[in-house]
Amino acid sequence: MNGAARTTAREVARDAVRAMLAEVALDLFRRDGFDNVTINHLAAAAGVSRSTVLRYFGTKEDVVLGALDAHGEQVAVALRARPPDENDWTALRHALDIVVEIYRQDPAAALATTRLVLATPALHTRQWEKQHSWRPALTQALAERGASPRPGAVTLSVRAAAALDCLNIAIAHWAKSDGTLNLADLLDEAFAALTL
Amino acid sequence: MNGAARTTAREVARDAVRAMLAEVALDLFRRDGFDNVTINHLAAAAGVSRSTVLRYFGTKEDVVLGALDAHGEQVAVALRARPPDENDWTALRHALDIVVEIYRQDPAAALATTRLVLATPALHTRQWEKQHSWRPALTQALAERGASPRPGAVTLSVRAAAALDCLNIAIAHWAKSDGTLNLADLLDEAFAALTL
DNA sequence: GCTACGGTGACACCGAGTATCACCTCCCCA
DNA sequence: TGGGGAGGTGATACTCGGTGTCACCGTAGC
Repeated sequence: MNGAARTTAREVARDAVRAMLAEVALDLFRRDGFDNVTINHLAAAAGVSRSTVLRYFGTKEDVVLGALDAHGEQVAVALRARPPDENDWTALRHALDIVVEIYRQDPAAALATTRLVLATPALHTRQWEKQHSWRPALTQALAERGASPRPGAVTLSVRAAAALDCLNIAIAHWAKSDGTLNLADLLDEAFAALTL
Repeated sequence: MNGAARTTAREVARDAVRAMLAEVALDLFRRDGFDNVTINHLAAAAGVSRSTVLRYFGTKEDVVLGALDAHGEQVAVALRARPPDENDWTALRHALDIVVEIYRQDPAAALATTRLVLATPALHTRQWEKQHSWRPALTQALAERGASPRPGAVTLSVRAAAALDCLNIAIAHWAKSDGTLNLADLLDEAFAALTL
């Protein structure tokens, strides 16, 4: 069998190289600015070829934002796990605690990366693209929960989208405070903004 | 004198060329797909040089989305013009009628462009970037209105962001219905999704 | 030991976007 | 009316991100 969960030596090596590349890249990006570091620089600094960098990360942005892809599915799973009697907005708020927890585990790294993303239009944009791709999954998860007469697609999409905006705005303010404010509190404040 | 409002012959010519380029481009994009039309193709089809195309529109995306820049400021102005006793959410909804009206004036063109944008990741992304740049102005407009104890920046930012999401989702569903549904109604439905 | 396969590097290539230069046209002023 | 300046255009060269291809090399498996 040894299906998808099997970790071969090759896969271990791949992950190690990938992590090394990302680390070298983050150092360079933070020091010189994302736009001033070419893929050639990065490859030279990491001791690999340009081809290899592009093979590990499809785009330059994904060197920074590669980890983001997994979060969307995690949030959708968390959303499905919320009690059915919870209203959509409360359920979304709690589902996003997954992300808050990720930030809480390594605030320094999260802060550095967040600053880099917010300071770099290309990264900011790519981050939105990734989060935008979460929306259908969140909308679907909302559609499958709670009382029988569910709202229409427009309503559920808006709620999912607004929740993601709350997350981003809370994170942006958290970064602006140099991580001194509490991210969960900021997220609560953001969510409260739409309970009119 | 003859300040910013003066329209010289040169400016008229510039606008005419710009409009011609955009028209030729839209035809090509819709026929062959945005990604399959290079700037060289476009320039040849319009009978100008590549340099000229790039000079009129800084990027290929802006050939399609050039008109979008003006909308943001219009919405912000409309928002400031709403009665002070209106709550933020209602005021935002009415401010967006400016955009609804633009769509209502030429539904066929709006529908074609919207379809193109939704079908082209690069355009969709660039559209978000432009709309995202409206947010500070909208947040500022919100901060200047209504009762004295105004909410914090997080709250106002979230409201502005959510309103833009409502607009986009309403427009997307309107396009999906081939323009048969009423955009204003869809926008109402979207806004209602967040009155919990 | 031989072979087949995955990872790598080294190209060549394309297209977007930037910068620069020469030319040309039109307008203004002498 | 002739000259000069300014703005628009085309041509060219360049950088860089991203794709595709090919040959090489190590390792795993027979």
